[in-house]
Amino acid sequence: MERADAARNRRAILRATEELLETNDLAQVSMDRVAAAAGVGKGTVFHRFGNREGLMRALVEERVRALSDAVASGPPPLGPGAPAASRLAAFFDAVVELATRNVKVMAAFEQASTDRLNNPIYLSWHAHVTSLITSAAPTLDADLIAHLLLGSLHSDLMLHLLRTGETHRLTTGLRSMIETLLR
Amino acid sequence: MERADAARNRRAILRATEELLETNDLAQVSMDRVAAAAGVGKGTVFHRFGNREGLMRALVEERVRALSDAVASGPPPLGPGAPAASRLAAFFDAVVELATRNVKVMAAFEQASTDRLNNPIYLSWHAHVTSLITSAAPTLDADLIAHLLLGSLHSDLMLHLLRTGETHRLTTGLRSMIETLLR
DNA sequence: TACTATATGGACCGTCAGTCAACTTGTCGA
DNA sequence: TCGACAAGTTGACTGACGGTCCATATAGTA
Repeated sequence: MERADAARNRRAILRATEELLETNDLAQVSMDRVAAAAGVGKGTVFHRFGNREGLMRALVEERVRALSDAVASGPPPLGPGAPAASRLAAFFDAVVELATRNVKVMAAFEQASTDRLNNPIYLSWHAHVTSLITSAAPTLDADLIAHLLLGSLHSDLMLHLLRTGETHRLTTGLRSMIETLLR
Repeated sequence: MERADAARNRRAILRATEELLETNDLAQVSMDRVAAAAGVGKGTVFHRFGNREGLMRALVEERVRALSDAVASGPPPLGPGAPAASRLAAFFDAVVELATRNVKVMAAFEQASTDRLNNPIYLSWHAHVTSLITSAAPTLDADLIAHLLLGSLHSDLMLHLLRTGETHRLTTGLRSMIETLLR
């Protein structure tokens, strides 16, 4: 069990990081500043989250949990039950929306991450997408196509599209792309 | 004009960077080490290339020039003359091959780069791909699809595929993807 | 209350990209 | 040939970073 003060600090650090990321440039959000903003010592931040990547991952995991649950056990078409093609479309709708709402946090995690393709979140998304593609169109190289489709969530592109308020193009573009590929 | 000693040092620095990138982990290739390996002072490296990004960009530009020329004025299907769909396929074959041969350098540039989507190389590739898609299939969101296809060149994915020696899957996967999309 | 596993904080460390002012050298016109 | 000067060189220095460490403090427990 985590001690009460530890839990309190964990929350304070996560909230402080969130806020710094929303109001500052990514490069300005150092671990020192996070600690200062959370009102704790720097050592506490590292003790709690291991390193910068761990902190950012924790933040991402918070925001991603609802989607993971919905995919694993929620109602169709996101959850089990619907045809693979519909589930795939629904998943990308949801994941693009998630990435849109949390670009800053996703970008911070991406930048702090040592191997994007091997972190648990990406791995689970990739496995999900691969399996849906395989069901819907067994002749395709599902593993590769999953990588290419998930590449659209890259923070570079998301930020670029957000700057001009065009994220709906990503949603509709991906939808039609998926439809075309699975036909 | 660049003085003779300056030109000599420029070459020495570029060759040293290349070699360090091939034989070391990306994180180990600091500007200090580059300077030492090239046998010049650190100040010289910065004087010549401005900053880390400038150095890596110069390295990438060297390797990319041949492709740019071939696209602009070489023989079809890469150069002008062939149908857009063939040019697109040929371009991705070439660019994947280029990225495969130069993963390390591309990764270093990507990492040093502040805005991936706004550097001159990416911009020119994106413009080229967008225009070909527009010619071949005017109803598509060419700009967006160009981004998604070019996303496959991300060093993360390239390194992942290279590790298991499966870059041919990228070539064939992209080819069939392009074919499907343009149909 | 007394004990201890857990948590805390911030000085400290090594490293990095980037700067700068004193110094050296290639180039070129006279 | 040579002197002048623009151009190039250098490495000590700066400030900031992520991460460590341990003396100190405290929450939970019996």
